Amino acid sequence: MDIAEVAKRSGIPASTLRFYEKKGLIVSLSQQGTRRWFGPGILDQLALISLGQAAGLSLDEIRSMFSPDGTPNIDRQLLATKADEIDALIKRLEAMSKGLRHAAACPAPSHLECPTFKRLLKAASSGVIERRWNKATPKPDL
Amino acid sequence: MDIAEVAKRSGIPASTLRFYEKKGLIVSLSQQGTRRWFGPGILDQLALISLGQAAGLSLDEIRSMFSPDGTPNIDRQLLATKADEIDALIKRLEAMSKGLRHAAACPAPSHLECPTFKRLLKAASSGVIERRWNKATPKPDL
DNA sequence: GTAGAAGTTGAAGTCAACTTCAAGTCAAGA
DNA sequence: TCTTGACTTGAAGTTGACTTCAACTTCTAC
Repeated sequence: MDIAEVAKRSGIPASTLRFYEKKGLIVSLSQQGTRRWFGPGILDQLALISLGQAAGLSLDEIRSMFSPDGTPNIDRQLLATKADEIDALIKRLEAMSKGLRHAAACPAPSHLECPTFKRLLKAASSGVIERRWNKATPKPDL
Repeated sequence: MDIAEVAKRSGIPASTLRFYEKKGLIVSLSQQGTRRWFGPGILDQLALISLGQAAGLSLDEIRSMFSPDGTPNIDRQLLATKADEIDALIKRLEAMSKGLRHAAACPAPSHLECPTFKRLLKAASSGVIERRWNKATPKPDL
């Protein structure tokens, strides 16, 4: 597949594919100056990258977990640790979703008067809810 | 409260508070050049901002949830939509976590060739995988 | 064989959310 | 009063993930 085909099939812009290759996240068969050629496995790799991003991993973290040819990193401990982190994130997101749904449905005239919402606020201000998307873990396009 | 007190109580750096004020997210009682003075309500407002951020809202979106006078004016539809988005993210994260755990345990030489991993990958990417700052990405053919 | 669409490169630009800096101001304690 | 330290400002810098640009080169079609 050439870059246009990969872009079309994956929905990822050609510029991003070139960027990923320069970053070392993916590899292509090509000599300097000639056109890139990607094997069919590229689509799975890109899916994996997108998945990692959705999980809040940086591109550098993703690269550290998977070699550009798609082989996983030997560091199984790292993978398990990341899985734990994701599970913790899931728990917080579940609480967040619940709170949001309540706030959206709550009949209280102002959310500052709604007990459930106030509880959420309290949790947020007491640091129970972490500020997720800082520079280390950039905010995904929710 | 002066800015140092607010910073201390909220855990948000003074520089960020100034930044928020310039952005129009919070207000202080002060004339140009003099020291800022914040009312006690600022802590709830900051909690609300942190909450919104944790929910994946941008600062601009959060600002739109306040009336010009600072009274919260929460868009219930937006909250419900955000909750839906978070739920969708949770589903993908669950697949990601499972995938990572499997990758950490699976003896297959390449996980992209492991049927279990591929199945999880497919499940995870079956929804549209969103990437950051990307406007109008064409829908993948996959 | 030539036009033009699409590819190549490195460098620079963008965007959000901050942080840091330089230069100056103010306020409380010795 | 003088020093010290926290505050003020606008401007510039940072970070991660891209996107856009300029200046080519190379396929593909006619």
